Amino acid sequence: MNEPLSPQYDPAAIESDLYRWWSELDSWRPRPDGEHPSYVIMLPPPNVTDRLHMGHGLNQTIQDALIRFERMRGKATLWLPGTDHAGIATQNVVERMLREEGSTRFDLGRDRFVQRVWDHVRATGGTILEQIKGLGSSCDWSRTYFTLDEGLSRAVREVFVRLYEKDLIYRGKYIINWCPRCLTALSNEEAEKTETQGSLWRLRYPLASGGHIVVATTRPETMLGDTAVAVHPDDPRYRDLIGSEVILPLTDRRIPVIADPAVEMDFGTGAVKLTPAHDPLDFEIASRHGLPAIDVMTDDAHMADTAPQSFQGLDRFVARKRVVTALEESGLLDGIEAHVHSVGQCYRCHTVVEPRLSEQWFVRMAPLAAPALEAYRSGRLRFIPERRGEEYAQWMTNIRDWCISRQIWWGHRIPVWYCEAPGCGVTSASREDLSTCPECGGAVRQDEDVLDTWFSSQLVPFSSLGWPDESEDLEAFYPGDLLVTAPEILFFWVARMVMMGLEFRGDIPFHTVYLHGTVRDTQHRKMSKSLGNGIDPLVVIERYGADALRYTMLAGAAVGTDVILDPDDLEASFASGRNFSNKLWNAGRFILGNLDGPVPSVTDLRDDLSLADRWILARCHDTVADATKAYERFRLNDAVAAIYQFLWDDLADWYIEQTKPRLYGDEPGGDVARAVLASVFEVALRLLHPIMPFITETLWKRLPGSPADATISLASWPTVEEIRREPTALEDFAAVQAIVSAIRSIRAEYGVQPGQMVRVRITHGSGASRRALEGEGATIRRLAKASDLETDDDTDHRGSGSLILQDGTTVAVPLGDLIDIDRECGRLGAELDRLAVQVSGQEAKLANQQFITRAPAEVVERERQKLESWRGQIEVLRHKRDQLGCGT
RNA sequence: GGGCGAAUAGCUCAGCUGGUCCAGAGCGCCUGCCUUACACGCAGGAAGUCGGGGGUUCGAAUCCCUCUUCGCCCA
Repeated sequence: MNEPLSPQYDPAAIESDLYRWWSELDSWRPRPDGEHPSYVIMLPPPNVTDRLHMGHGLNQTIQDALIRFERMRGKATLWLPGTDHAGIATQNVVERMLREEGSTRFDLGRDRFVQRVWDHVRATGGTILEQIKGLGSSCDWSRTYFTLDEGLSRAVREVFVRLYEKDLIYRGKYIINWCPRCLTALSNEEAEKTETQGSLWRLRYPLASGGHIVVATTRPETMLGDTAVAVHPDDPRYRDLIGSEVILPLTDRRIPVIADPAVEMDFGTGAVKLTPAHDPLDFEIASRHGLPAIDVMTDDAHMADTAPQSFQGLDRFVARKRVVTALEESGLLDGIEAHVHSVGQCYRCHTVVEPRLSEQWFVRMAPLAAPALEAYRSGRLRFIPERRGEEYAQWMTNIRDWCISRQIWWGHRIPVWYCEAPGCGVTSASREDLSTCPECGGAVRQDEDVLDTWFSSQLVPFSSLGWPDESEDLEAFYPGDLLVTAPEILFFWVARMVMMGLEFRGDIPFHTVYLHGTVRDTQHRKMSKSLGNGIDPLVVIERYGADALRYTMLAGAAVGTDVILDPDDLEASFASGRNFSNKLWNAGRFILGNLDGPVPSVTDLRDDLSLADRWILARCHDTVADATKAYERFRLNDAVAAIYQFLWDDLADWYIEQTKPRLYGDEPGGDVARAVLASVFEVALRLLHPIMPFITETLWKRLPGSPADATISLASWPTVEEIRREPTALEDFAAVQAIVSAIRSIRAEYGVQPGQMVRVRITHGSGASRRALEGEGATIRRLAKASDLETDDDTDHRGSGSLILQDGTTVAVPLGDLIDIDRECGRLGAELDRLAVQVSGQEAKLANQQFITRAPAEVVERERQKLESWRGQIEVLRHKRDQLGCGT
């Protein structure tokens, strides 16, 4: 484990071995001991046949960072993984395979087809979970579930039967969303509405009594199934026509004109055709009026034999054209206008959904939604970002019943049996398979359909823990704590889990729902397979490392915002993560290389600490505080930024540079430097570990004193109490930095050769800058390449380049002939102008009585000090200009 | 049609409860450096009327109104 580190970090060389080692440690499996509080995250189960994409990358990284954080804080953490059988999607995959073999599921029959899907799932189903491991996810793999497992299937039956017995599940004939390609019903959530450019056709329907009435429709082909024309009862245009009859064109039917308040007077012509079998609103109106419904289409959306013969067998969109043409030829087309409306599409195959009258199973949602809404209103359930809570509440408030039956074969078959005995006809929902009717003992037939996949997914917070048995796991880990997922499945999954948790466990399954953004390309399009704008996380891991991918995800994902990545330029997105990894690696290489002997503890050296030591300790203290707070608030981008700044800007750029003379033996205090370096670096590794687990573990294990089998993932979370913080050290070392930067800036301005030493004079020094010179004069000289550093109160500025710091301290570098007096005068003049503007603005502000009286005293005082400081700077600048002999 | 969000440097984005993070970060760009941890680096720079307009306030990137553009959700 302690071979020399290569100068360049090579993630591929360590990641997979390290993951294997973690797995062997088996430290991600919580052992409930009743002592440590638990912290539970449910992994949104990916589709069993899915492949890893960037959306998973983002989702996984957030969860892993948070679960690792809580684990290090001593919680009994459970991150529970599993996969989802994904009914329609998985069935589609296998049906496509069959089609390539020239076969269909109907050729195979139900049993052989389901067997075929199982074969496919067994062969390829573990892939996504293996890919997730490449990201470093610290799930408890020993508890991995699949929604079709025996136990989870038992939970599905239990829930179905109990809801059925409470009359919360019912069967009925209603308009549902039908996918004519998948040949199944869909829930409202699965029918995605998209704004579509269509047309509004105005059709002339002849009245039996003569004349005609004009109706407007976006779907002319459905007119073949019209059973009425409806108008608003208060509409003066049509009041006289109510009760009269229309002769439906292209058919031989006569249909009534009825009045119903649901008709919108302002839309179209104010008269609508009613097609109860193909439109939800029409169905509602028709039900109120006892009108018949005529389904004019087949399962695959061709015109059925209920349509006039000349249209039978036509695809619905072909039929649309034919109907329009036929009406036009008969002079019954009144007009066409462009019309944008929203059209439902199947979320799996994007086929236009057909609203269709059909007998399906539904869950009665209102009684379940009431407590779920209350959980949010009372504050027990919270959303991040907060505004998502209102979406949840709105959906819960306007909730509609949920169509749960699917006309496919892959999934949980509906546990309902129908008695076929004449005269009995009993319907039984049962936990056990039935072979005879419990009422009459007659033959029974099981319902052919399966349940919506989300019916089982909504149960995983407890079904994955052994429910309906009262298992130990259930006792220890329900309710859980956090759910991290994409906003798209807020209604599909999150809301339903809350309802089920309350109904079957009496408590919400988690108290916090973190809805992160979506991964998009630079045109803000969602990354997707069909658009071909995706980024393969495995390629990113291979090229840049899992830590770099995680860094990019977290640095870019402020709470609730989307992550934009460029699929054509991986370098632009992931280089900074790789660079940071490499920087950390080399800082570690440097520090570890200097820790060969025994390293004393910082607390034993309290009295020997230099200003720089006390400064980096104080910075470390603040970073622990800031990063911890950021993790707690789910502001992972802030945590990333705080740790990045500490490691790169403070530790690598300043502190490590400062310690070199001590470490190389040129100056005394090597042991102190080693102790401080080891201490703050170790703390920083722990802070960073949830974000970049691989590299932090690798470096941490090499620190002196790490036991061979110890893992940073179980190390305790750093606390501020461990680290000394001296506020004056922060201020004083900031002065060191300001002086060094000023000298470097002057050197660059005048093109001083990098190796050339310069003399430096500091005048008008503030308290902090005096202490900086006293405590770290040598550091300043070395980092700024200054041969000597003088302090006096009246330097002759002729022949010097100089800068004035915020606190009025003047840094002058005598450069003799290199100095261009005109140029220097110009610079001073520009600076004076800038200050003059600031001062006059500030004077106005402080002269304003309103400001003095209304603003808080400390704000006023702060502004006064600002003014003083600027006036002081002006004084110094004028003095300099006089010395240089600049013109006014 | 209803609701919500976003617009800040060339690009991707931070900026939380108005006043010390008040204009920031990373990437890109310019100049100079292979200074033995790191060129995936070091040092120094340039770069933004905080989408337009109005208002509230002593004070607005931050709060309100409005317009423009883009995105999302529900009907």
